Amino acid sequence: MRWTRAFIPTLKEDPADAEVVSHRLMVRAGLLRQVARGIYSYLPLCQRVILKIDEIVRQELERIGAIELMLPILHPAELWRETGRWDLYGPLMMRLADRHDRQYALGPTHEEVVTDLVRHEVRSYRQLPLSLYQIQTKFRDEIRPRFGVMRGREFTMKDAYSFHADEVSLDATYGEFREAYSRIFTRCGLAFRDVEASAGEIGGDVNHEFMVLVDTGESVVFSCPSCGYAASSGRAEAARVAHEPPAGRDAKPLEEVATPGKTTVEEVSELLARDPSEFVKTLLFQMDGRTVAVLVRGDREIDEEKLGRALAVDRVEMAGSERVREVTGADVGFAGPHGLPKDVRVVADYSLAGRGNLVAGANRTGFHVTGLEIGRDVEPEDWIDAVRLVGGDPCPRCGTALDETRGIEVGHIFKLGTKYSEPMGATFLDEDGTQKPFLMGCYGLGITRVVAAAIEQNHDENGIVWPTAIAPYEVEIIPLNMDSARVVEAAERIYEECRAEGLEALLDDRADRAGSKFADADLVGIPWRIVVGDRGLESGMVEVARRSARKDMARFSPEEAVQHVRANVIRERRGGASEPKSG
RNA sequence: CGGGGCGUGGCGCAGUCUGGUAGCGCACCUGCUUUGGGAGCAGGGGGUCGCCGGUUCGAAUCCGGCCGCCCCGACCA
Repeated sequence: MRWTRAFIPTLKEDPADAEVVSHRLMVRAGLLRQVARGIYSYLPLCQRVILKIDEIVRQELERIGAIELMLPILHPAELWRETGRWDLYGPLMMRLADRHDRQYALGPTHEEVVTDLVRHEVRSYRQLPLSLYQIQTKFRDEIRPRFGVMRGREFTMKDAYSFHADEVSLDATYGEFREAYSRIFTRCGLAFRDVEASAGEIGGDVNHEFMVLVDTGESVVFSCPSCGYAASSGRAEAARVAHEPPAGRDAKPLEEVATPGKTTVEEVSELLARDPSEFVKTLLFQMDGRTVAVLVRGDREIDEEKLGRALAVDRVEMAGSERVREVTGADVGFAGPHGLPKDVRVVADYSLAGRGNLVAGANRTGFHVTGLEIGRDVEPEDWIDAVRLVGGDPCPRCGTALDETRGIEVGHIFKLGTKYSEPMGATFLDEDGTQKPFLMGCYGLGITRVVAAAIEQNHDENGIVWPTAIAPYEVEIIPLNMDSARVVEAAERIYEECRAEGLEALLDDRADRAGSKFADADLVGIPWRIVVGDRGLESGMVEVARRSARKDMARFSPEEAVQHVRANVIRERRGGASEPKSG
């Protein structure tokens, strides 16, 4: 391709509305333009990258026997009503009505649609297992789209769904997808990590996220440097310690102290000169119509996702200030665990286990209590793990201090079981002659997110450094002076030869000066570069350089240059370990 | 939705406080010179100052409303 025909609108300056590197570079290098909040046009260079990632995904999924198909984007409401998700999914789903006022959604995910297809077409266990996938645009009306393509409202996703007659088969396929994902991300040049995760809206219990570890990532990952345990923040477990009641200890009596106007742990901590870790934070939640008091150590936070899972409820909400007043008889900020109404369920987080002589709200406006003992003054119905971990917390498996890192979630795989097949009546006839609901798995991979993640991990101060396997072009030919007939002629010949050798070549045939061509070449990040100038041609030479190591420039004759690049590109095309990594 | 910020040629910004002829850099067009890391000179084109309303002799500037975009929190591939 010739640059003058390629539509690569590069920018000299950083766009004002882009914060993270990948977003900035995608806009500057002419890959991306915003149309509206969370909605983008992918320009030709970006489309080439996407197609390469698609191809890697296809190869690896075909390899494990998954079959590509295309499901509709427009989904009738009835299908979503069958699983109850028409209401559950909430405002995250883009909805619209047709001319007959029938309701539709723009598909945010496709469990209902594939399950509908399979229940109509698959009758027997003999047709199982079955893995179907598509690469398609998804729509989610995100609360806050951000970081460019990282969280868009419209984005490209590869989603796969597997159907099984039994657990053994589901487990096997789940494992195959897990391996396929590892191969895909490795080939895309990503350093990633798969971690235990929480299932969110999709459902199912066993699931893993694939995280690309970068500081700008939106997700938080905890990993154990010694035993290999790794989990995302909504899933990561705290070490569980049994609580010992105060009997053997020399416990102090429960006493009220005046703390007028001091409603936060920090304020009371300062007033009483007690460390926040000696406090009980009493948080009131509303779940399934019931009020639950959740007790957590004063210096820690509750993770609502973990809380919901620990108590097996779909939705947890903080209780409103009126409800708090009703339950505690005090203003917000003075809730304590003791003497709450009997209909309030009290649960304690393990962060409080083993703690005594605690400070808590007195359930009386303007007062707190000291000397509180769990087991004496309050008996929690359950001990649960709902705390939000922080780096340095002990590993739940081996006790080593956990590392906290940030990551971009590029893939998420789930064992769904019969969560969708059962309500939708999707059954098959098993070997023993009985109708059974399909066991299902589902496997998501954010294609456009992979593009952003790849840039986050492969760039320098001058621009993108594409891994060859997903680079928009493999080699860029730069004639330094378009007014020099022999430079142009040599560059054209090299360009033609590259193409004849099957290399994806970009010829910068713009009449610009050398400096701006180099700057754009760095920005756009094509892995190999052949520079043609009068100076070198004097002695019949051109220069070959890698984008990732510009200093290692080498001189070759034009023919040798093409062969040198070709040999390297062929080796690098498949991606993976041979790629040097930066960032 | 809560909190913070921004909206002025294609891009990046100044001008707004203190109302008075819309400006700078880059990009773009023409010509000459230049040609190995974002060239120089000369000439030129392009802006309802986000939108609607108000105040005023006069509004980019003051007031009110609306819209859009970015950042921080809950959501997720």
